Amino acid sequence: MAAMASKSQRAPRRTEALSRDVIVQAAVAILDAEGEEALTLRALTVRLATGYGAIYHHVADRDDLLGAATDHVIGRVVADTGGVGKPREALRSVAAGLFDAIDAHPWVGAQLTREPWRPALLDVYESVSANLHALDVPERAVPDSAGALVNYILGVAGQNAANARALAASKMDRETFLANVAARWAQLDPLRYPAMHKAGQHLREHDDREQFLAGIDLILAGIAAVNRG
Amino acid sequence: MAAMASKSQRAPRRTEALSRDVIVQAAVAILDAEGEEALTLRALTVRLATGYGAIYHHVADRDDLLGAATDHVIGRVVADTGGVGKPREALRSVAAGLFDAIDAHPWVGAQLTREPWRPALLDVYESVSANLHALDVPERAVPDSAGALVNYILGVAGQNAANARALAASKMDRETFLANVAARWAQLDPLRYPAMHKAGQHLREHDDREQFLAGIDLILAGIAAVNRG
DNA sequence: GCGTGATTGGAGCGACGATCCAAAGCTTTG
DNA sequence: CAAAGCTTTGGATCGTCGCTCCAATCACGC
Repeated sequence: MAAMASKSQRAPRRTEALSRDVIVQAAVAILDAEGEEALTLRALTVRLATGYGAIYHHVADRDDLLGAATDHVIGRVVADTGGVGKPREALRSVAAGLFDAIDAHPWVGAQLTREPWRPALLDVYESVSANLHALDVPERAVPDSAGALVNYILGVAGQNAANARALAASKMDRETFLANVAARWAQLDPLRYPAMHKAGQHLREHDDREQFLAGIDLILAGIAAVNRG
Repeated sequence: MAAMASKSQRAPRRTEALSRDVIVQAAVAILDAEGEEALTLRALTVRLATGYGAIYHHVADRDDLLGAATDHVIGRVVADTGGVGKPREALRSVAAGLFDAIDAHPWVGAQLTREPWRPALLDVYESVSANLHALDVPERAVPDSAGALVNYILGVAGQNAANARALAASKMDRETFLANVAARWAQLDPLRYPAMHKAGQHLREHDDREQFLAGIDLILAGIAAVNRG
């Protein structure tokens, strides 16, 4: 025991190499498991069994890491769904793919609305524009139309993220949480808030994904209508 | 000088009474002047010449304060613009009013996407629903249609907030900032990003407010088209 | 085997949101 | 007018956060 470690001994160096990718994946894991605010540098050092310095050597700062995690999740979606099938179907599948990705990783929704110039979203915008072009939308109408679609998608993304945060904060399961929201809406004054009051009664039959896609169809119909006459 | 204050003397009590409203107004002033991250408890105590305890006596926590500030700004908009004129004009003026408010107070956009169940937004949803009803949209189609409009508005709100943050962070004036963005887009590979490349060349002729209203019209046209058959 | 540069671990810093409590006013009693 | 009790206030203090900094460690070329 003569060679016993003194109390100020430093932890041994890690065996597997650290890399930006490993860090990003660990960040995604934490974000998926515990939400955005759980992604602290300290949590990362614990999970990766390393120190602050090692992480900051590969990553500029927390925002850089959040951005990289967002690109990591969104990146594949557009590539997988953007160019297949007829333009209209391609548009719907890009939108649906984004919805599903954001539904599975709600923090992505918040991050997309915070930094909408991420490369991932750039690809989305490009894919939407190309498919609108293929739909014979006049060239000068493409930017506004693509903007409307992307902004709508971003709005839904933000809503989803907010709902997921509220659900996590409430510590209820999804069912009782929705029941609570419905009850609160139903209690609103039916005279002052008729639409919300009614929505509270019909929340059971509500499917976020279907409503999202209905909105996409609505906007596509509007694009068609505006350019027809 | 015998009664000179000892060094541990407490500052005199403020003369004008503190209140939730005074605090909210101070918060709005800070947010407008320096952005969301500048609203710290410390900054508030300095501006109001008071301490932490006084503020926390009137306000639950920072989120409560941000929410109250948001309601304070958004509250009037719906009341001022919701019920006047024909339904279609009323819808456009609500949307435009929201856009202008968010444009003047970009942090509101971020806050709306973070907490979309704020009472202020509830009024928006209600006003939109009522005007859609007045436009003879079938009752069962109202929720999806209103959702599309509100989500679109929220998406634009988030974008505006993000742009304002980026503009403030860059410390350029609006003109050169836009020129920089345009230049970066124009440098994108025209083969891989044809739409963004082109957008970079035409950013000069771009008006956010007009594009926003064009999106509203697009969605309204879609609502009309879908319900026509 | 010996430097040299890339990589790593962790102590420490300043700022933050939030809590807590005693001081200071205000209002109600007798 | 005075004492008691409730409301409001100021600021010390706590724990946590993102981030900086530097010494320790390793991989590798010579």
